[in-house]
Formats: sequence, structure tokens, C-alpha cells
Amino acid sequence: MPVSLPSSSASDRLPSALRFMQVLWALAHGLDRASKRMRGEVGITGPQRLVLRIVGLVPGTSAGELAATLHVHPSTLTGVLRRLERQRLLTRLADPLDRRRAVLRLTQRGRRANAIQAGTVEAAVAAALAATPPRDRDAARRVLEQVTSRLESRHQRSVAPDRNGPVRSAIR
Amino acid sequence: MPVSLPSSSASDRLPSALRFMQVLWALAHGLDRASKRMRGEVGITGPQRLVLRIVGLVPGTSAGELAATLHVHPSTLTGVLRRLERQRLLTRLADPLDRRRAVLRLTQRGRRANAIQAGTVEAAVAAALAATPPRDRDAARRVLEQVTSRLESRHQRSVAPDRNGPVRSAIR
DNA sequence: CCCATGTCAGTATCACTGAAATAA
DNA sequence: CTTATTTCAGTGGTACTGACATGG
Repeated sequence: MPVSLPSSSASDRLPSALRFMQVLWALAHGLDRASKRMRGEVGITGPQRLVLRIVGLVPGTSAGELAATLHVHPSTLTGVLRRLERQRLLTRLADPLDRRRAVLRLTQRGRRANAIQAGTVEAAVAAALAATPPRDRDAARRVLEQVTSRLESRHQRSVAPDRNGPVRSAIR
Repeated sequence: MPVSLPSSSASDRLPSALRFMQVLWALAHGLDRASKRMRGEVGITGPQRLVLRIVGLVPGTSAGELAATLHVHPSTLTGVLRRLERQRLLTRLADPLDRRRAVLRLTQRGRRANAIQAGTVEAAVAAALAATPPRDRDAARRVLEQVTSRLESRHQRSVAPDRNGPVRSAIR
């Protein structure tokens, strides 16, 4: 969800964290919209393309390995893989050595889809990076990793109680 | 969807755009997970909190203005507002001067929820920013804005044909 | 029997399109 | 009548939890 607060003077008085959050949400929402747009134009979403890209780089990966790579719950991947398989972009085969595992490979169509560049998030990122000095790019990467890791560590810390359903007491 | 490719040597050979995308997806996924976690702990999601924050800053905004501020389709907001109203965190009232408009205000509970800092995305961002030099922060902001605007402009450019349904020809 | 791998069922949120209701 | 504002109905995607089937 991108944000542009009403008056710039109001925005200037915001805490810098909130101002930075505007940019973060704008980016997250931009990725989401780009994903939806890609689905209309190319037929695959952003996450789906990411899976294609990785399976293309590491053919024969298992579903579990892929889930670990993406830091996603295995059951999340099931749906993504099903949609890719339905489009005949990749195949799931039982590993002959360990028939529990699903071995993933791109089909011919999958490889062609993988080669597409126009209109992808990657293309937009490449264009943006080309227009910014390398130093800024590195700084940006560092900051983003900082934010991401803080989000993660918060998650770690709060594993303990975790009933299901909202904890109403948090908001009196 | 955060990404950590199997071997770092493989990752080093990737185009820089793809390497940067790993960071972007990791961030987007981090925001998503934080949102889910917040729902469990505090009872509201990231986007919901953003709405609370803005309505808190600009009480009496209409739904349409808020949608424009967030760059979101009005119908998207309807659902978010419904959930917030159901939790009695904000109120929708018909504007007496123009009864089509829905005027938004925080309830007492909404204001209390808005005041919460612990465990929010904003807190994680604040912590990350505190740990990075201002120059890096500014650089990061610039790069993110670049990427976001490229994603947007791509969207503009591709408005023309836009049949519905995937364009199958894109993948032979 | 126990553990690992993966899918399935169910749930929630966000975001869109397109149509409808209501009011200016 | 026309336009603006918002909601509603329907669809699709991601992501989770927890249960389950299957295989090592």
C-alpha cells in the first residue's frame, strides 16, 4: 500500500520511520500491482516467476528445498506449484530414490517463459539500478537487509504464547 | 517472498538486478509476515494499521480521499474499513453536507490501538534506521522510489491493449 | 514405531473488475 | 439526466495452521 500523505508539510513533521514506511509500503504495493499486471500480460505472477527462475537455475530441486530457499511454508508452495503445473510450465516428478520428494523441472514452455524479460519486475529493477550510482545501490541493499532482519527477529522473539485469534487485551 | 539462493557462488554470478530482487522480495515477504504476526498479537494487520495511522492524522477524511492517498481502488478500502469497523476501531458516518461520502474517525479504542508501538512494522523500521547512517537511509529512499516509479511507469505504458485473461501468445 | 516430505482442507487478508445503489 | 461516491458480488493470488497420507 503506497502512501502519499495529504500535505507535504504534514509529511515533513512525521517521524522519519513513518516517512520511510511510506516508501516501503509504496514499494510493496508496487510489487503487488506489477505481479497482477504480469498475470494479465504474461500469464504468471511475480512469485510464480521467481519460482520459475530458481528452478531454472537449479533444475531438479525438491519442493522442500525450494520452500526453504524462499523461506515459505511448504504448503504455500503447493498452491504455487499447482498453478505452474496446470499451465504446463513445470513438472513435479517423484524422486525415484526417495519417492516422498517431488523433483521440479521446467518444461519447454517454462524455459521460454523464463526467458521473457519485458514487463517483468526484474526489468524494472534493472532499469532503476542502471539509473542509480553503485554506492546508492549498495547502501539501499544494506538498509533493506537491516529492516528485513529486524522484522524477522521480532518474529523470533514473539514465538512464545501464540494462541490463535487476536489477543484482545492488546487493545483495551 | 524472500530468497536465499543455494550457493553463494551461484548467487554471485547472478545479474545484479536479480540479486537486488532477492532483497526486495525478502522485504515484501517480511512485511507480509509481520502483518500476519501483528494480526495475531495486536489484532490488526499492517494495512489496517496504516489506515488507522492516517485517519488518526487526518480525522474526518472520506473513504475516497483515503483510497487516493493510498493509491488503492476504493473497493479495496471497503473491506479494510469493514474489518476495522467490526473491531470498533473506527466509525463510518455519512457526511451531513454530502451524504454520499463516508466520513472516517477513530474511536477511543482506535486511538489506543494507534498509540501502540511495540511489535509494529514502524518500530522495526525505526530500529533499522537508527542503526544506519543518514546518508545510507537517503540513498535507500532514492533507490526505492526509483524502482517504485519504474514499476508504475511500466504499468502506464501497458494500458493500451489489455484484453482480459492472460495473453497466451506471450509464452509459446 | 517414528520421522520426513509433501499435499489437502480450511481460513484470512488484500486487491482487482464490473455492476449497482444512493445522492448531488 | 448525468455524474460522483461508495459499497457489493465475484474472482484470484499468497500465506498460514493443522491434519493427513505416504514413504524411508
